[in-house]
Amino acid sequence: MEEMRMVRVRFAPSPTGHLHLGSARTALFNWLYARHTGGKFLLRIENTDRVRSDTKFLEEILENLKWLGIDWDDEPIYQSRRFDVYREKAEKILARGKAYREGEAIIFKVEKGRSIELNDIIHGKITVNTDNIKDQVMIKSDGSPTYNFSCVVDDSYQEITHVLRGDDHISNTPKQILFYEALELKLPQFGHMPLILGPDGAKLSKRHGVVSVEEYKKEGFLPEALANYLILLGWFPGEDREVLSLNEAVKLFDINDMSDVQAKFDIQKLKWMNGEYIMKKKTEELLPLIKDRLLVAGFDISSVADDYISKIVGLYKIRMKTLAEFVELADFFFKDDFTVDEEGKKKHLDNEEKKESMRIFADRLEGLEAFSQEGIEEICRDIVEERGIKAAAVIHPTRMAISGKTKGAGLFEIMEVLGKEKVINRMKGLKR
RNA sequence: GCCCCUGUCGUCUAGCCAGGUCUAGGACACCGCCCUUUCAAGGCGGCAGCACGGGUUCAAAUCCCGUCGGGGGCGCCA
Repeated sequence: MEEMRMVRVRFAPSPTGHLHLGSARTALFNWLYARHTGGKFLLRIENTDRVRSDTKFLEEILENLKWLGIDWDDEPIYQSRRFDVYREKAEKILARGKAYREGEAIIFKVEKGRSIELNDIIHGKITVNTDNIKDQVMIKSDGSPTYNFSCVVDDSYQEITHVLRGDDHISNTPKQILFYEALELKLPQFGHMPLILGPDGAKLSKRHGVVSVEEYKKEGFLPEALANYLILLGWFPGEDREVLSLNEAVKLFDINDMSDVQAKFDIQKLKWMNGEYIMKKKTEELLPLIKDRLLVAGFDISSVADDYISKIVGLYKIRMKTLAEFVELADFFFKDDFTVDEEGKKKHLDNEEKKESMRIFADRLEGLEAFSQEGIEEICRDIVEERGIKAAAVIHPTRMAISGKTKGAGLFEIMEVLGKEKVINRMKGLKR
């Protein structure tokens, strides 16, 4: 009895806040299902709450979806424009004697003692007794529809075949089934995916800190990495695969492979994943993103050559986990008053012999015509040999002096990119 | 309180439906070694888990029951 009707799924954000990671994941799975099956992925804007809804949020949500790589079919529908439809449907139920008025509201009468069964795609059979369901408001006193009612009217209107949403809607589903029956509508299939939990095991929410896509974007996460990580929470592509593009995921996606167990959000793994994407990205692709970062961080790069920035990106792309980290790691390339690691300074610079070695190093560098990595290293190695000291005794103090840090890219490559003048000035303690 | 969902390493998961091939596999994190001018990256190795108790069976992570634990929902919010 395989039905041949085309898959139609939807994502129904409420523009009352930022796009939450959990919602983004829900959108991702719906999209994946639609694209895998060749069906349609539709949008519905649930803006019935006139007070809290804001077009600013709507724009951001749509922008975030696109950013993540999600596209949608047809024009989104807006619930705020369909109030007359909800009222009409509610009146119909009222006329059949299955609802009553109280105040200005229209309330659905729930028949007691019934058992409602739903065959969830992800959880299997779920049974609820209507004794546990109160009468349900369909139209509120202010004339707006309730979530459960408008949801049913619109899922039916949009001919949704599969309602894939978060676990937290499981208890809504029997109520909605009652509305489907009252309106004599065809039921879609339901699939409730487990929620994302915070590190403490509670539903991921604002109290866990950063939970909106917008904030992750601002922290310098790549959309590919965020999307990749999110779809791994609750779905397994098979063959121990973890890093995969959305295109590959579309090919491999099978809703039957979805887990019915809640997953905790692990920022560590997300960072690792982000690092993977950053280091595999071409430097040219990273360049504009990094320039944005520098601008946001307050650097004036109007007179800085792209070529210079590109070289630095090349040195640091395997070292940063987020784009934001670039600024911390490479600040000294863009300003002379860079931050200095005090412990490192004490360890590597508060020593006369080391300073002396560094002074000699700086003097000899003055005579170096082509300021290349190789030439610099040769001079360094010569000094080390002449003075019978360890290379580290010159390298660490120099790194501290020119970058203020104890870690980072290879010293000689840093020096070449920074350039002769700055390197020598910093080594001699000038312009600090 | 009532209702519903759920329980494999610290975390994400494979295995469970069709019980033996599981001395339970992979990934993140962590630890160690190698490489090395530091930090990363890379290579190699290590630590660590079937919530518990009963069944069923020759055999259970896999099937059944119970206990305990975790989560969600019970709005004229969405």
